[in-house]
Amino acid sequence: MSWSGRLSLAPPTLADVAERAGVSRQTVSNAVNNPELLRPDTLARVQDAINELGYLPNRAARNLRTRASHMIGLKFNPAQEGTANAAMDRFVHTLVETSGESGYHILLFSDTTDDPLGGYDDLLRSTAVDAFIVTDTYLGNPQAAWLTAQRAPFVAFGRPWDNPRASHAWVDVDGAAGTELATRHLLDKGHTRIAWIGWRKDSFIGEDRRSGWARAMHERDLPTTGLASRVEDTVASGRDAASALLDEAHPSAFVCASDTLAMGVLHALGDRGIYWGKDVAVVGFDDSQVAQVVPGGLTSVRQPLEQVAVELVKALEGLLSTPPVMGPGVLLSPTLAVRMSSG
Amino acid sequence: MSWSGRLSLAPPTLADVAERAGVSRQTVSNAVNNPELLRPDTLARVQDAINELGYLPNRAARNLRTRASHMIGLKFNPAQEGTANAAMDRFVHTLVETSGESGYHILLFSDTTDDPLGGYDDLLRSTAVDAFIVTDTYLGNPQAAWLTAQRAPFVAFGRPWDNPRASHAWVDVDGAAGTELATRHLLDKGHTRIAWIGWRKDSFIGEDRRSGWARAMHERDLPTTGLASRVEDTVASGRDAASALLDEAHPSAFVCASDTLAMGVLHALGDRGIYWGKDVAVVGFDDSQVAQVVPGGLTSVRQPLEQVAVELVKALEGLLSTPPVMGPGVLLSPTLAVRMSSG
DNA sequence: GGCGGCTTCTGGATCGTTCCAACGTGAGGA
DNA sequence: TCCTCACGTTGGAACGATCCAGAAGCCGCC
Repeated sequence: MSWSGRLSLAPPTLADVAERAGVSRQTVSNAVNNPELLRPDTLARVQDAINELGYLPNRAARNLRTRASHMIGLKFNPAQEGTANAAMDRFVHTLVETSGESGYHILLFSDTTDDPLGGYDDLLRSTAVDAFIVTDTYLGNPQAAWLTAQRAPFVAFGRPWDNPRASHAWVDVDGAAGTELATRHLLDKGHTRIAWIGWRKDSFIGEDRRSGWARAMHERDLPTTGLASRVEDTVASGRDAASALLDEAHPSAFVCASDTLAMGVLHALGDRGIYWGKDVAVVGFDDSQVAQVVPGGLTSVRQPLEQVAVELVKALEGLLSTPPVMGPGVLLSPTLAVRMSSG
Repeated sequence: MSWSGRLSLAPPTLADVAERAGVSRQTVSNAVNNPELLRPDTLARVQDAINELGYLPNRAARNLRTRASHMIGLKFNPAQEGTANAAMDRFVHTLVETSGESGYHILLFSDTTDDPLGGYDDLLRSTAVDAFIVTDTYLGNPQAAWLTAQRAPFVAFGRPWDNPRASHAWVDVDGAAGTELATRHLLDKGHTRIAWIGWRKDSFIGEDRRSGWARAMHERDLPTTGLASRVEDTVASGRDAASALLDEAHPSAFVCASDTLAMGVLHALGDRGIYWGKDVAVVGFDDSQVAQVVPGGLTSVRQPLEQVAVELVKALEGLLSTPPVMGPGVLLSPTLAVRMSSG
């Protein structure tokens, strides 16, 4: 039943329902928010009225009174053109669904200026959102510290690398475990000369992922010197790095910090007429769409983004409850999507 | 200057600013919303007070009074796994930026149920959003008709294919022009046997894109019979279709309705040891990340998604102004991103 | 029957903003 | 001097929900 068929344009209010049910406004409010306070027969009468009128609480009024917006702010960082990293998609979808089940909606914003704090401040001060989900926790990003100082509730996707004593809630994926998984997979296939192509040294995430590769190699007493390269996250860089490694270190397999770099390796192999998967194995990171549809398929470490979203919402619910409950950081394990590029 | 440094936890209100500036609340409100009503010296005094206190209007209160939320609802449809279609990303980013400049925020939602109207109704009735942007205008989707019946303001990304007399605002990309561009590009390269792989016949968008290919072919008096295939939008379907066409019609080039299908063609060519770009040319549709990073690069029709977002916001602004202004539908032209797969 | 104690329900106040009607002020004309 | 008029400014009411204190109803117990 919908109010849209009625003559009046305005949606029904609490008072309309109260009048129809023959009770006071407060009783209707209780029926909606604290049904257990009502006598069963009263509750039934009120709910009938609600259904007949198609009543739904006005969010603005509720927000004003409760000083909460039931919105969660998310800065939308688009994937860079020419890279394979469109993981945002899968993540955001689950985030929207999960938060919706908890009564929260996702509000997107972006920084128009170069200021990494752009957008956060305005939304917070205008009480447009109750909390934030912060995703870009790269080195030196001041968001976490700033939000903490503002006492703004937020949860981070990503560990506080540069401040181990940071007190905010976070959820992250164990990148080292992912590359270790990838490297072991290649070792089990019989490879011994496994190269690493990752990001520049100032990337905590890159170094973390690299450590997984190194750990798996050292575990089997295999050397890593001369087998690692650290470059920018572009296809061209990956291609150049792979080319240099092929010339100098003759690896039979590559583990990469991203699918973008892995695609660079495929380029380099293609340049030399080497078949990937058969002659040389390649593993990427992110299980992007590119990994899934490239001819043959690219083996790739898959982050449990759906699970990350669920954990983030869970943490936010704790943070926004009264009294606030703060769980410890959550570290999830990735899996490996095996395709032809690794045999 | 921020209020966060102050002792009181609550943000400053209009009344606080009014007191500090020595004027009434309404005058502050006017300073914010209708500055031209104030005498310059009063305006300056009020603005000083606003800056000193770091005042920003409370959105809930404003929304309640003005009966508007300044939010735009967008149903977030995630790309399917295993396809190359992650165009949402580029589109959403510009949408967030553009709408932000007009004072609107993007609210994401998703349908938890199978009901295509899921989510729309609740948001509308609870006055959580002022309008919607509808993106999935596939055949038989009742959203547009339903929203029209509810008198809910909305703008569609996609033409009202199944109802040419639909009265709502829309923005779309001329798919036929895109495939025509692609086909001409191949014709200019000397190809004459150019095949088409598209979607099943019940897809209006698919048939539109197909018509561009057919038009370009007929323009040069080239045959199209036996050169077209209509399948599902998966890599495997594209591969099978390409394989069959290669056997039966011996095309030297393919134009596809999506990058996903084009990747299927690349698979089929790879299976036969045919070099794409050199022996057989391939053009996709969407300029996805896959097209950009696949070895050699896939030539692809690029939709002006940024421009679409801008036009959508422009149309929404008209719709939400008083009185509402409804422009005609807007049809934008795609471009062609040429890469190695077409020579 | 009267009275505390518990549940259930009520009316008024409140959140922070904008709408509305009315008010004070100063310039200009009679 | 008085009146008109326009401009700038003001206080009260309203938006629709929830919080709060208290009233009404109901129970059993003395």
